[in-house]
Amino acid sequence: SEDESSKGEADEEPLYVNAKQYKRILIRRQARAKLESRIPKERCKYLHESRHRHAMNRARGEGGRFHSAQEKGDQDSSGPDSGSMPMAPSGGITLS
Amino acid sequence: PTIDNFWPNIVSEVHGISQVDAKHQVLPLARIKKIMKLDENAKMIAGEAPLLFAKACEYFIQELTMHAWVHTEESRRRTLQRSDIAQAIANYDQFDFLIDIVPREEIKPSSAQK
Amino acid sequence: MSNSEDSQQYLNDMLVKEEDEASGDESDKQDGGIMLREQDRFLPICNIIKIMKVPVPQNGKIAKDARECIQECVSEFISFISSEAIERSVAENRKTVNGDDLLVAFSNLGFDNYVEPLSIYLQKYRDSNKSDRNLFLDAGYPHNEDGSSANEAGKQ
DNA sequence: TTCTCAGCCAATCACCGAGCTCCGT
DNA sequence: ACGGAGCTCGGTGATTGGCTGAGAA
Repeated sequence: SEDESSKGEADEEPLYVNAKQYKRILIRRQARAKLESRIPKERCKYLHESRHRHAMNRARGEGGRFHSAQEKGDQDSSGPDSGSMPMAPSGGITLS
Repeated sequence: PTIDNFWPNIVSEVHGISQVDAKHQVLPLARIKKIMKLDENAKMIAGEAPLLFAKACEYFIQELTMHAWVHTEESRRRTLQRSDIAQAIANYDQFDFLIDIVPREEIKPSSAQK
Repeated sequence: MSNSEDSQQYLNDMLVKEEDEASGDESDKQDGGIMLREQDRFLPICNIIKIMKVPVPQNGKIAKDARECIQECVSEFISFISSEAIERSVAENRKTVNGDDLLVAFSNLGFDNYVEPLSIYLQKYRDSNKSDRNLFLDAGYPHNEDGSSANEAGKQ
């Protein structure tokens, strides 16, 4: 049986490709062409408007990281001086 | 963790699986099926087909990424980038079917082309 | 409280049919049918990244371009193999693409490495389904069938 | 050297999977 | 009888951006 590499398309694909894949590559090329009109030309910044807004409204730490939403209302009864530290290990150091 | 040991390791991993847990798949089966259904010739798809693809895609992603990372290290970088994947595709004929997805000219300039 | 600046209106997946991209300034309307979104063409990027990190060293980084590139490659991978498998199922006058069609497709397209592990995986999947069914049926209802009656799954 | 950009967090909600029913083989 | 397409439904993990040093240039 022939074990030669298939040449690329006679006048479009001058590179040699895997002989076992050559035919399928051409078929897939046609199939993708049919779908091309339904595919947006560029990637959008985000997938879901709702998730985008969720991320924007989330509580964020100093370093820009997301942070446990310990407060989401607007009224703060506690004095502004109260440092927001949920759990302060007094002198103890975390295990390991 | 080398390229030579990749498939032998995969084979011994599948032997270790006692029962196929369709639930906790890394890749969503419904999404795989949806991609398969984009083919106009696709009519009905057996439930086992997306499951097989879920496994196959894991292997494929790992192998392609592994080949690409070789070129990341060759360039003495610590960040895998698109050009590394283009190189990997160009150097292994099993990846030839991606030639339109990541064309040859995406290989970073001033790099040798084989 | 409610804002009045809602340029895009989102309906639930039940009603949404038309293009609904909300990329800010994206306004491309291509005819020929319904627009495909990234959720329809690709696997979730988070899952892709998780798998990519496996063969990459712990301190290694992955560029955004590379993630999206792999994401597109995986979808082409599925479509490429599927196309071959579907053609085989059609050639055998079957309407359903099954696991064996895929295994043959992997082999024919030069993905010989995939065949052995996937065959084992497929066999284990079919075995576990059969054993579940048989345990349930054999529990208290003797249902006779032509031919075989008692066979245990032996392996290793 | 300059300066781009990927990792880091976790809460919402779109989507996945597990049930159904219905129909073709 | 078997098994897959198409619903519905409820539970849940993928999605998501600001800051900053790692690291591409």
